[in-house]
Amino acid sequence: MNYWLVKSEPDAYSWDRFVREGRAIWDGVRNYQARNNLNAMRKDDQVLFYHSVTGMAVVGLALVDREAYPDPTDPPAANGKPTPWVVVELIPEIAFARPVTLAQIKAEPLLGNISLIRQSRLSVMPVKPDEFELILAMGLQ
DNA sequence: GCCAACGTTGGC
DNA sequence: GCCAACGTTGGC
Repeated sequence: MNYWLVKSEPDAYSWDRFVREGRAIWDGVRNYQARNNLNAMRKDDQVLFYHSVTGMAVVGLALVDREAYPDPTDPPAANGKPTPWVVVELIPEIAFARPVTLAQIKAEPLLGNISLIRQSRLSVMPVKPDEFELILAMGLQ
């Protein structure tokens, strides 16, 4: 079991819409490190859903329902080379009773090394098991 | 609105 | 291969 965090600006794609639609095709990732993380996701891995920019909080928990496959929003160019970009499919699992804010995360010494802080621009990142358990406990309390 | 971080592009 | 210029992300 692996743990991850994905970011979305709520103005572009919100947790509420994710819940309403019941599934998300996580497309549009165009960063190689984030792409590598998508490729490493396995079915039923747990994924923290973070609202960036106007939310700045982890708002819920999702599950990987389908592992990586080629991103249909980036079709092969005329040269016939397949796209290097991939998507995964996520389904919502639990909405946090109390969204865990970036400020809370920064204030928690046990989360001092979390990628969310150390690599602030990465949009798909691994989360350590202890970091995951702590954020989940904070969100569900 | 500004800026730090950082990835990409293109000239050399 | 180096690096300046530039674009994007995302927090403040």
